[in-house]
Amino acid sequence: MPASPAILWFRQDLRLQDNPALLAAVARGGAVVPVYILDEAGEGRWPMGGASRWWLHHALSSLDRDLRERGSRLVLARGNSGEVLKDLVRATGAGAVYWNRRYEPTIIARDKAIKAELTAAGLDAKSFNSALLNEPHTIANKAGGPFQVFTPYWRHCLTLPVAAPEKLGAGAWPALEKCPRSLELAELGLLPRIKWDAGFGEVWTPGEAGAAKRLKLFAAQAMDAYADTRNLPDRDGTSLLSPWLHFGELSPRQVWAAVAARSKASGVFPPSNGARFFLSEVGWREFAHHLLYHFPHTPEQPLREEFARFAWAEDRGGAKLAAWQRGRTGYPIVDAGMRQLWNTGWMHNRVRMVVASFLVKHLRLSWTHGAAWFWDTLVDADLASNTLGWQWSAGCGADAAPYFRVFAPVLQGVKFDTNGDYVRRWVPELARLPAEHIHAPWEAPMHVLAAAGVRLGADYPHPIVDHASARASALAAFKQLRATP
DNA sequence: TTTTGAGTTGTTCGA
DNA sequence: GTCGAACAACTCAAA
Repeated sequence: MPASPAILWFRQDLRLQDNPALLAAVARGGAVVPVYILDEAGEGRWPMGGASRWWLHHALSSLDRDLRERGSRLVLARGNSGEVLKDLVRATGAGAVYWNRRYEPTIIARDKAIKAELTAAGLDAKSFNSALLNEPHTIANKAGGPFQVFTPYWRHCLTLPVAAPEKLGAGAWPALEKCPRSLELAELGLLPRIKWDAGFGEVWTPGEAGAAKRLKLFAAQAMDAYADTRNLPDRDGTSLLSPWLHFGELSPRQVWAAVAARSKASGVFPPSNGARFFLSEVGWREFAHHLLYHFPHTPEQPLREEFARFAWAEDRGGAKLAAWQRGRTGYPIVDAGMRQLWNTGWMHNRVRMVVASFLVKHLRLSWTHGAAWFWDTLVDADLASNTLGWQWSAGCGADAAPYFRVFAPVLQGVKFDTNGDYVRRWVPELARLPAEHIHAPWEAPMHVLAAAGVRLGADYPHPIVDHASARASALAAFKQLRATP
């Protein structure tokens, strides 16, 4: 008698290669029923943002194509995950439900309940690790607690083995006699009604093949110079792999293997200083999941409790926040970043730090506003990384930036976008300004502005805050937080 | 237990 | 123009 069908519940693991749950489902020897469930209510306070939904749409489309090449196809459903799975078990006669784990607190609780219910109903319900080199519950410091400082965390992780990616064999798996009903992809309603996504398709190729291609290109062309070029926003110097990693179209083990493959010739690992820095960024992704798992309140609450009573500034009518969101702060590097984000669903890492520091320190608006905006606009929005990044910037998180670290937007522009090409690309109204004035147009002589066709206050805003005074009041406010017991 | 060393990404000031 | 110090203690990790 052939094995009963297995349901493979796809979530943030939208790939066929190196997918432990899928391999386990295939290994049972029966039909595999791959399903994706859009469960908006199940995401709790963090339903997917608009940019992520765009990515997901195309990732599902790609996954379905890949499955069809194997004579299968992706079943799409919408609604409560547990209910959909139970329906699907009834419709297919499945004996097993397998999936890969996620680490958001709401999802952990939901999945635990689903596993218990399926198990009680006599099903083989199993979950696997596909998203991390090391899952949070497997890592502890010598005192048995979670790490809260990155360097010792990562040093510890570097002593642990990293398994090689697992290959899925070429063959098709047995077909189901009766195919379960599936929604059409369009019925999930993931694409925006208002066409703000025009620029996305030019930049991104969601899907497993796009991920593999990008990884290969990065490893070959940019990784060894990463230590330096990763900070230059007008260059293709970062990996750009974050959205694929978030949706699991790529696994960190595959990334690790690609780096290791470049060590073959020399025998030295990591193969270059750039590669070492790059791997530590993978480490930050791991650390973010570690922290989210052990401190599940941090998407909403500061890790350092004293920050709960920090005096964030008033923003009547939300004018400052809106100027920041729309890239109308009057600081070119900040505005370039915010517009790159809006147009492409992504922002260069260096510029993320600059705009985050600007929101939190210059405007003194709560990091939660920034986290919410990034959540909605980033294609790589990830609850763990987003939370860590914003709390780090605000100084209220683990291993956080010291309060006196206030990024100077002009200086950052001059240092990392020296010739101004990044600003020219995303703030076209300043494109004709010479490099020496492009990061501080308000300091440019009248004739230079006129020659570049820039009327400050009309074509491009005056700075909404003065750097020196904003810096001074930020330092005072953050210092006061430490002074009061 | 106590001690020690160390800690992603910066800016400004003054010598 | 360049360089080092100050910013401010504090917490964490490990010996």
